Parts: sequence; structure tokens; C-alpha cells
Amino acid sequence: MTTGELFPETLALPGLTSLPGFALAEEQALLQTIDTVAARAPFRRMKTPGGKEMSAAMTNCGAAGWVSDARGYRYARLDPQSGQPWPKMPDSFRTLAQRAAAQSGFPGFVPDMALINRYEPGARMALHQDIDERNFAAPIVSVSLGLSAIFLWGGPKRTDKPARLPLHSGDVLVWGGTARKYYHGIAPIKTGEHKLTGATRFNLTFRHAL
DNA sequence: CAGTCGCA
DNA sequence: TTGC
Repeated sequence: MTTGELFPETLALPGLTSLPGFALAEEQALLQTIDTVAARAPFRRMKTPGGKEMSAAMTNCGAAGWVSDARGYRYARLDPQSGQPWPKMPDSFRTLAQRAAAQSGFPGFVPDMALINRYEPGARMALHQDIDERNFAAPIVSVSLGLSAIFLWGGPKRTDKPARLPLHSGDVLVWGGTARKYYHGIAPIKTGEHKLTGATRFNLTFRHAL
């Protein structure tokens, strides 16, 4: 299977737009910007309400950050680890997300935050819904950087069998409308090497959360 | 409270 | 994959 024949499948997945290589030219700059955010709000592995540690490490930028702990999932205006506001959303992040959304049929998208996930080999994201945001009219814009991954794209019910979509550095995914609350996840990351990140995958997820 | 971004 |  080559990458060339993978993406046309995406067009058959209603509500999901795949933009292969959309951010490839900005890859290095985006990674540097992630470092800048992480210098002020370090990556950390949060606990689920059930008390288990997530395998992906996370941080946030923008007006609020997605957090999980014993109290549940929610958006918080302050980083619980520092008590300080999350780092500002970099202009380059916002511009990228707006361009990707506009190209995918969401011209008015103005993200107010970005969740940044960091995956090492073996890390995963179980099938879940993005439902903690207040604005479900706004889409989700997801940017992959570094190590490749298999994106799991389910449906409105968790029992819907997910499609498996390979994602590579620079790929952008946008979902919204009827698919806004569809279940999705990331299969366990396979070991590998990326020229800029080594054995690490980063994912930027832009939302209108507040 | 229900579900569960995890787990068996 | 499904139930907790």
C-alpha cells in the first residue's frame, strides 16, 4: 500500500477532510513553536477521572487548556501545574488552523485554544469524543508532526467500527458538522524515526472551546 | 450522575 | 471488541 492510494478513501468518510502534507513546509517552525509553548507549560501525563495515567503527554496554548484529573475532563483557563494562564496561541498556529478549516468548508473558524499531544512509541488514544467544548458548530482541526500514526475514525456510537487512516508528518485532518462528535482515536504508535523529532509524534488539535 | 481521552 |  502506498500513501498515494490512502487519501482518496478519506473522501468517502463523511464529515472528515484529509489535507495530506498541508503543513509540511512549516514542519520545522511548528516544532520550534511547540518547544516555546512547552518551555512555559511543560508536557505532562494527565490522569483520567478513573485514576489511570494517559499514555500521551499533553500541554495547551490559548485562552484555555483541556485538562483531566480525578474531577473529570474540562477546560481550564489556568494551567493547574503552574497556576498561570496557558501560553498565548502563537499566530502561526491560528493562521494554519484557519486556513485548513476554510479549505475544508469552515471559513469562519477562529480557534481559541490548541491541545498539544506528544506520543512516544506505544502511546495511544482510546476511542473517544471531543465533547467538552462549548461550540460544536466549530470544527476540530488536527495537525500531525513527527512520527506517523494510525488515526481511528469511528462514528456516532462507540461500537461503530473505526476506519484506519495512516497519518504522516504535515498531514491535517478537519472534522465538523454532523461528524463533529464522532468517536476517534490513535492506535498504539509504532517505533520509528523521524528526521526532526526522532521517535516522537506531536499532534496539534485546534478547537473553539469557550 | 453518567460516561468513561483506559483497561482487560 | 465490549463492558466496566
